[in-house]
Amino acid sequence: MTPKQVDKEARRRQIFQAAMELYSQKGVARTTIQEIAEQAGIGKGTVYEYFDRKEDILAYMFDSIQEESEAIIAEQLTPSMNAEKKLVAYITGIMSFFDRYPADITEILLVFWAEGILNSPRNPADASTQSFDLRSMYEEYNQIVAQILDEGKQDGLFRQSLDSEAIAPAIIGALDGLMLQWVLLKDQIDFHDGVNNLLTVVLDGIREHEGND
Amino acid sequence: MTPKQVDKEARRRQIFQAAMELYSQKGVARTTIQEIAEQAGIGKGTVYEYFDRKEDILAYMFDSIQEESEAIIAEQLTPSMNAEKKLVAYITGIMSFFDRYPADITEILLVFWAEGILNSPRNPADASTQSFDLRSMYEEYNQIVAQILDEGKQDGLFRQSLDSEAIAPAIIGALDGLMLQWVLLKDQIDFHDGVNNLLTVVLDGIREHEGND
Amino acid sequence: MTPKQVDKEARRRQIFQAAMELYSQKGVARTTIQEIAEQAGIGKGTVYEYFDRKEDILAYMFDSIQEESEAIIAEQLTPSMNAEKKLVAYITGIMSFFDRYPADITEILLVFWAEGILNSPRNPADASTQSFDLRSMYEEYNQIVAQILDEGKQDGLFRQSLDSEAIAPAIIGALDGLMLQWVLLKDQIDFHDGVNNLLTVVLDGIREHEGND
Amino acid sequence: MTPKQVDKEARRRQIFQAAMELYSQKGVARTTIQEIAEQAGIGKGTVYEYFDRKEDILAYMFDSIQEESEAIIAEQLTPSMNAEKKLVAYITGIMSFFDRYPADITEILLVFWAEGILNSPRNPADASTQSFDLRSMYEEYNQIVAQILDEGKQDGLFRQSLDSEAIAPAIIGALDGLMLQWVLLKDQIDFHDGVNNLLTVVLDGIREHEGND
DNA sequence: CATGAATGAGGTTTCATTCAT
DNA sequence: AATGAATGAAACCTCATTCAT
Repeated sequence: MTPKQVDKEARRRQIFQAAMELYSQKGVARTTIQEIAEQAGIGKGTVYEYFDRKEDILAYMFDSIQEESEAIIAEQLTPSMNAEKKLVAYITGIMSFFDRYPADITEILLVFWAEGILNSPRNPADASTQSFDLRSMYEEYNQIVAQILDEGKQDGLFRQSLDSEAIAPAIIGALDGLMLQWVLLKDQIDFHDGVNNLLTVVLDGIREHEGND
Repeated sequence: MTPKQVDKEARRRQIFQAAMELYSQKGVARTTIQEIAEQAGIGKGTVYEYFDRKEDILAYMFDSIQEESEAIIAEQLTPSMNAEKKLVAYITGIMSFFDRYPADITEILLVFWAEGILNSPRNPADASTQSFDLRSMYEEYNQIVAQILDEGKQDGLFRQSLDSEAIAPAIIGALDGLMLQWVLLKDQIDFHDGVNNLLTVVLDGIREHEGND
Repeated sequence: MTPKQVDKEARRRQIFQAAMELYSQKGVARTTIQEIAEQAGIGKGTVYEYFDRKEDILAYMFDSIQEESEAIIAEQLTPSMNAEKKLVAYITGIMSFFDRYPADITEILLVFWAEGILNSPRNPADASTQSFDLRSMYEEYNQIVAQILDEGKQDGLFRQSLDSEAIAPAIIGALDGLMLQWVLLKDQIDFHDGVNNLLTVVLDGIREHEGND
Repeated sequence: MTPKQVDKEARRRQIFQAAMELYSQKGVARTTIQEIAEQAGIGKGTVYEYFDRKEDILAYMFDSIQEESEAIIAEQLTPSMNAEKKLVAYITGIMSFFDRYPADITEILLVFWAEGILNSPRNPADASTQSFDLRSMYEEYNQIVAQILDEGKQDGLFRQSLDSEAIAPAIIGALDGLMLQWVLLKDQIDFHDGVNNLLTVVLDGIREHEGND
């Protein structure tokens, strides 16, 4: 009565994985559906059974990465931590995402980033029609970090003169920028080292201590 | 050298400007030669008198931005400055580039970045055939900043424990990441503010002072 | 003969009805097998259990309409009628077909016609491979009407000068053309009115009466 | 300065002619752009320089036929004619269109008709988005003929009992239906003969004469 | 029998690039 | 030098049909 039983979601992931492989090698625009199908070992038409349009594969990537990264980061944060621990945990969480994500996450992140930039609604009016949107992602990240910084200020851990709203994007941005360079210059840069050094500098820079202010 | 040559270069800039306008609005892949020609007020065939292939316009953008940014940054640096002043001057130079570059540099920088990422040779072997290459650009930037940091260490201005090679990309990366967020969240973030805050934190974090180490 | 056969035929009708619904709304070319299956509330593969190819559904429509219309028309004609009565009965039979055919016959007739035109063998050589063929249908209709006209001439009811072979297609054609307009301009035209008026004019035009010829 | 000079409208006609040739042979849906290009002796891309979408070629056909037929019919009508002459002139005009239109008009008219039917807005609401619309065409034709009939009634040429609004579509429809049969049964039917016979019958049927009403 | 997942031929459309004028 | 008409490779996407379950 019932036909071939297929795990639709598994199939989607299979196609998605194949697409990511190619996207990270040649970019989205230069990868064809035909190639994705071949990479996945299925027919061209089958791709369209699981993704209505080529663009949807990209959207799936955005959703997928965003979900997973948020989960991993959240996992590291515990409410009982003090602000400094939270900041370290947050940043460590991001690193841990890189370590744990299956294969080639770095190359994929470049695609995520590059396409995210190209596809970001330039004027907020278009934002609603956009399925993936770096803007809102960064807004969220900034908010979390700013909260941690504010918490640290209230607890007397961080300097009172700190402008949380201005520093938060700088910290998030520093991680992004570092990651970019790591991906581009893998042979010259060690990401963990870079992050740890950054963390030391930043913490020393924001920590309340005698002789400051 | 001949007047004709000057003419040719002016024409190239005209086409380039038109292309940038469109690239920053819709991305490179979604902009056609036809549209660039229209925007420049010339015929489609004429574009090909000045750029052999569509890709060359992008290469021109990379060269143009790289040259100009290097010039502006160099302009701010004087050998007689001490390391801290140099670091401030370097970062201020980058900001000053944004302020001075003609129109819409922010949008164009996103394109510069996104396309740079997409087009960066994934394996160093391809690097030679690549006309624009973020890798080498970052290598250069890192080297300059690392040198300044080393200088500061030698002069006793910066902590001896500083890992210049590891911190340099973090500082460059922080600027990039901040810029990205600024472009995406122009309405929420002030770039000058962000950079100044970052600078304060970083300098405080790397500066040699009592009670450290 | 076996109960299964009846079942099969019922299923065919079910699919056919679903197809007609859609064909009359969007045309044959723009209707997919998938949609027909959905409309019929069955699976896509099941459609192929009852019709080997998409085209066969159309063929079924032609057969079905032709059979039914012939039956209804024949029902109205009695050998004992005189020629004028027969002509009226014939035309009334066509109207009665419209009235009695299940739902939306008008829209379906447009499809019947349009596809019949498109699929009619342009050169008689192809006629044999064609499963449905407006040509032969019109030949038959013309013959019937021409016979009635001839009968009327022999009986002195219709003018002797009448060219039956030339007038018959004009009468059949007039009904077709009127029907087309009725379907397109339902809000402006009343089909029964139109047919009755046509009948009056034609009968007056062909009837033998003093002062003619 | 100026490139190759091309008569754009002539080119459009050339492509249009090629398309018509094929459309009349195999129908619109079964004719590909590739085939049209080959038939026209140009490249596939060139077709798109002159028609943005395949559908536009069909729209061009509708406009073209409608314009030309209206011009030819109008040419035959003179205000000074009496109603009967006008009716004859009108119908003769339609015949004359067939005779004068370049090549294969009959086959093309089938396409015109079939596609017109398939594409006619089923509910008047869609009418505005439709570039070709049999509805409005028939409305116009009906109006012209109804006016002639009314004129004839006023002048005492046609019966007072005539329902012009009901008879007009029947007359127009009769011509259409006759034409259809002629195209399908060219070997058995002579169109001119058919029209003339139809005209005789109709005129006899509507003409005011003793013994009527 | 019924089903819908899988398929690929085939169609439309875009667009970088060439080249005659 | 400037132009835009012409081109066809290449991409996306649709959908009739098959077939394993």
